[in-house]
Amino acid sequence: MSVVTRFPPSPTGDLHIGSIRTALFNWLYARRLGGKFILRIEDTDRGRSSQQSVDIILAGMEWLGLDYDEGPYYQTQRFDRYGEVVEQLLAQDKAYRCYCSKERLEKLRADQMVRKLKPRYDGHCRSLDNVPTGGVAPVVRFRTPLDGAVVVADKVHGHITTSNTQLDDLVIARSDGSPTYHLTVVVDDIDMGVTHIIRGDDHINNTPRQVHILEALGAARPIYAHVPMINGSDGKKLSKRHGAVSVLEYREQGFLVGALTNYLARLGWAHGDQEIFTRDELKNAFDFEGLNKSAATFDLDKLLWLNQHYLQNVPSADLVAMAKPFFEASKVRLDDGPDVAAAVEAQRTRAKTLTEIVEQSHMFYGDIIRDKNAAKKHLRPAVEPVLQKIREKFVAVDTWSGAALKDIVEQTAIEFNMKLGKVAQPLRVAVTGSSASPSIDITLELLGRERCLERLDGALVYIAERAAT
RNA sequence: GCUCCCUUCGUCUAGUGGCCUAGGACGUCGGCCUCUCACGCCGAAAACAGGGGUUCAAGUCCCCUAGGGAGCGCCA
Repeated sequence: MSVVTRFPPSPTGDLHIGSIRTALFNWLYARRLGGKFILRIEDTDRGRSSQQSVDIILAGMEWLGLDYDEGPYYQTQRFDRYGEVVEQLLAQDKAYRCYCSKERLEKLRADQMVRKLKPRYDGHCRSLDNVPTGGVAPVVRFRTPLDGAVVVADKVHGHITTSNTQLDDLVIARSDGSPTYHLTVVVDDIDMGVTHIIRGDDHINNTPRQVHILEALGAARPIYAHVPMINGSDGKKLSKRHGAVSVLEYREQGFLVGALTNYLARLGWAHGDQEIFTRDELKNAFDFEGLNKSAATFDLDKLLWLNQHYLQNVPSADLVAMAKPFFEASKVRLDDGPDVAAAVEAQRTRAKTLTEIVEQSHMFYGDIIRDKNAAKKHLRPAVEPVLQKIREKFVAVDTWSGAALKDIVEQTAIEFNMKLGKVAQPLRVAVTGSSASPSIDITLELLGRERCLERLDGALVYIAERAAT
């Protein structure tokens, strides 16, 4: 039997980092076994669904490289099919029309709550002989067995038993005829031949209901694997107040696909002590055995660490290609400065995201903002002759190369009988405005002679003004 | 309230009855390297929720308690 998995998001907002992780698991599983991965848009809730959300889903899948073999299917395009199934169930008496008013249902629920009972539909319309008058448009309810129990074999939780007395007759078609979630998933999974359902464990409680529908339709059961949820740092459901929750935000913030997927895969799943996985390794290693049962807390620090790791290890050309759009989106003038590739190379070990690479490279392209504390500490009158001397040498040097510049800085330190750091650091602050930058020779080289001289002059003015007050 | 699920360092996790004086990773702290910031390297602190069993032996099996989460919609 070949494997078929699926990712069924509802287009009602952002593409949540938690749902994309289950998508990843489904994709990984299908890919490892040479199966099929299906994308299905669950848009039956027309009021909340939007094309914009669909676009976000599609863009997110593409960015993450989660390609699908079928789909996207849209449930709104399958209403005829659902209607057919509802009729079939009705004809077989496995479902029935319910004419209960919303008021009656609400009262029922309220009563059950005060009696400390689990709120359930009471089966009022289960065996109606004739259509009640009053003109209430009926819904269709599924006839759930009154007794017995369902046992669901789950790949991560083992056997989960649910007594049918805990379940009630759920609505499978609304009064306007549209199908509800439980019906559509089951029908779709059957029709699309889904063999493995990997989803969040918030669906554990839904599974027995779906199994009943599945069996009423005479279909074979798929294999279930309910994966733990991802929580925010306070242990609560991951939401916006914990930071970025939408996949595309991570892209905008300069995270690499490899890092994000690597991180997500390791939340709720492990393969021994391995932390770093290439996509192929992930594909080959992913299995249900490694899945965890308990919810995981999203840890941005670890994601950042992984991202930095990837930043350091991807081939230069790839990194540059990934960084370019970020440079272009920033306001700097790329034509007035070093080649982007050189800037990226200079920054890659000291940045955690692509956006940081760009921010730290601003000094190569635009004006600098002099860090007050750094200036105060390093641009003292005492270094004025040193910077003056370096300036002269900068003017005179033939080739503006890192090696030559390094030589100048070192020689100057010797001339003034100073430690290298005492010379390099003020120089750094002078030409970059900040006390942190790539090594001084590379920084100078990328800045270029003209810019270095300009900024050196600016720093000398600063020192002069400072001495005057 | 009812039902179901979950519980190893702050966090992600290894662990499938003896190899566990509980391992790895992030983070934190200390050190080395060093022109700064990083990278890298070395080291430290840090956990089996609690209580009962079962067993020669329990983080690992069972039960209870506590805590957390989810579901209980004409949402998905």
